[in-house]
Amino acid sequence: MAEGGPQTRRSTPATLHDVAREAGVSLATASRSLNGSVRKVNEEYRERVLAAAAKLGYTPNLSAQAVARGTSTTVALLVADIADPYFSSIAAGVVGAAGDDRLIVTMAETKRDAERELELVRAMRGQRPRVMILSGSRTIGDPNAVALEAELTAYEQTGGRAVFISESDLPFRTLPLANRSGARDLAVELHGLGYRRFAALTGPETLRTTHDRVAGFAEGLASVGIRVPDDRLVRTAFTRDGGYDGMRRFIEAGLGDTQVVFALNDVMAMGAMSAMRDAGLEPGRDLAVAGFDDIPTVRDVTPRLTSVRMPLERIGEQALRLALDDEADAASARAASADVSTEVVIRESTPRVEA
Amino acid sequence: MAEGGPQTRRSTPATLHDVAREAGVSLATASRSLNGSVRKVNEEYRERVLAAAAKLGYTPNLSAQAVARGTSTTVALLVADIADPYFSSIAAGVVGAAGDDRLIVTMAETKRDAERELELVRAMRGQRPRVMILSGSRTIGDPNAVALEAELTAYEQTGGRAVFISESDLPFRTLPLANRSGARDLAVELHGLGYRRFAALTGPETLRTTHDRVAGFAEGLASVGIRVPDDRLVRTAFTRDGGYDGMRRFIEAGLGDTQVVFALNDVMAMGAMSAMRDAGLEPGRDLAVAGFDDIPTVRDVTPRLTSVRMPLERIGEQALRLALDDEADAASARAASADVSTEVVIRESTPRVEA
DNA sequence: GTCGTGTGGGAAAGCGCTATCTCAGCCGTC
DNA sequence: GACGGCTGAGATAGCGCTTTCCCACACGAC
Repeated sequence: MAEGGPQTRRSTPATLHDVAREAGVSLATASRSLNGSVRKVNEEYRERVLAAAAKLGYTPNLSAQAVARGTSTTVALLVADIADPYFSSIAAGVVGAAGDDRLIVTMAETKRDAERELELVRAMRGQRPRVMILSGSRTIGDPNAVALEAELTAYEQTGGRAVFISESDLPFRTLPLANRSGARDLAVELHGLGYRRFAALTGPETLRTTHDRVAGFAEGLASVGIRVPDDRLVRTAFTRDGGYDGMRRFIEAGLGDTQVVFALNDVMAMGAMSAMRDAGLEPGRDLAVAGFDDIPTVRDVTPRLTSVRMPLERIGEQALRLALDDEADAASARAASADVSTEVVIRESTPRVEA
Repeated sequence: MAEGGPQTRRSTPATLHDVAREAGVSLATASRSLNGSVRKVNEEYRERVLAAAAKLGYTPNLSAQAVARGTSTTVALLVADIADPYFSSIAAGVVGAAGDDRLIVTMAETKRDAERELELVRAMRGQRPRVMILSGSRTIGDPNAVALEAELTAYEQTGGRAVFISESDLPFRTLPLANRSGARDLAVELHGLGYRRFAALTGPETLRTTHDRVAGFAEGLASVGIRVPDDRLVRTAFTRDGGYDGMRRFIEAGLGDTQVVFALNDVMAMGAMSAMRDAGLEPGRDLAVAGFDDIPTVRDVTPRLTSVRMPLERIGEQALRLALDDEADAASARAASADVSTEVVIRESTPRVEA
């Protein structure tokens, strides 16, 4: 095991004080030279300071800066599940956009647990982040909502900015996602392909995203005079394994004359397709499948999965923009939202139905 | 657009000072009550402080604590690509383990650019993180390696701890991944299934991971007296699109009598399978395919992909443990490494070859 | 020559904490 | 009953920075 090379003495990082001494200037001048304050500083001094900083390998202590300035450069990001491609794509967008603004992002994982989410929000508040972005797992009728709102309100009153990705009832900025209209569009397109008998693999009914996608899908079908029978709405977990399990149960209970099943997100759809195969059914041929989100891998499964594209990285970026925008109004929210609109992508998993 | 509810006046977060005043005790007592120092504090006082803190919604300012204590509770994590399932799984592991220790993790993305990585390391040093974990894109003969080593050495000399995931030449703690032996095992197993003529889709030759996996694969084949002809080593990018493109080129150039292609990681394998299909070839039947990493989605593609399982979340956890361990020695590194050993998982994409 | 008026460096007062130090108050001891 | 030793609360000196505030100096105007 390498142990950090030759046993050079352990020291403390160079401080601004060291730099100032090295450059033969005052602390104030050093500070001004290195961070570009309003005040001008003599070019010669400035160069001396920069040289000294380079020589000493000085890096400003961000914590100290945050304390002195009273504002941090941190963005706190809360997601349900980091390893889920949906969230990791959003995270990539947030991190990318944050980098452009020289902001640092800290991440935590709620594991889809409202209790835990609340604790994490509280803990993250300690970082005094400039922005907090909450993504995933808004639920309807969440008993923790009151506490969460209180926590976030307190946070905003002390200068922070909370932003939700996707709908929330809470009075904070929200980047609305086109869950409802995307699902509606999907329903209409599927109908256009000749499908008439639908089923859906849905998440917990309290999950906001579930609700919106199911409602949108139902709306779309209603617009063409179709209704999904209740017994073809399979409730399961909002994950790959949930999709697998839901489909397995659905097959066991009897598919009836179902032509296509709408899995509420792509990872569920992928699990569902595996369940079909394990039951001897060929997705796309024996039963069509559609997903939602259009995560990258759906191009590489067989049959390629029909889905509703959400520009996930874009969503992450826009969420941060929305948070940072000092005076975001309805118009800018609408603009941001337009920038993250959805698009139905028909692929082989939902072939045109022969008449 | 919701604007933070009723226009309550914006204030600053409650400070320890406020709590102390509210509780009628000194700053010192408040601090001691809230963070459990060595010193005991009268139970009655302690309760008063806790009550005051709760009443005021106090959260300790982590930056201030870091400054005062001289040590932060931050873990800095550097990955090549957050949205890549390989890295997002590792990240999930790190974040999970960090949470157990009440550490905060900050993330940044190198985008596989050594220059950028160096800059990021420098920038992250400003956070004075307790630990820095670097994952992905170690390259051989990297001209930035010297600068990176200098930067990290300086970092460690000032009390930090740098850890690399996967091999590195640099003199820092490293969680070795079984890239070489995993690939070797895979080669042997494939041979056992009857395969004799191999090709590989590899990454940039300077990429350490590429090197190790290719070398291991070659070793495994050599052990059964087989050699991969140079013209069947297709060099491409280490991404899904790289896999697609490499396979497309390979097919165009003529597969020859190749029986199986080893894609150096799963996302490449998935891209490669799509390229095969687009060229009218059926993976597993016309040409077998194997990947590496065993990311979750390979269970859901068709045919299911043969791969080498790396416990990615585990790897993230172990990397953090290794960093935090005050006196990690060769033995503990070996233990950590053993905990993240690989396993070949044969699936349908590499059916037994009929004699 | 005197007085504004800039200009820009340096001293120093914080920022919100922690940890050292000081010092009452209390117990036990001979 | 005076004193040492302990306990634990409070005052305070930092931590590494930023940002006032002060002031010396130079310049132009009258």
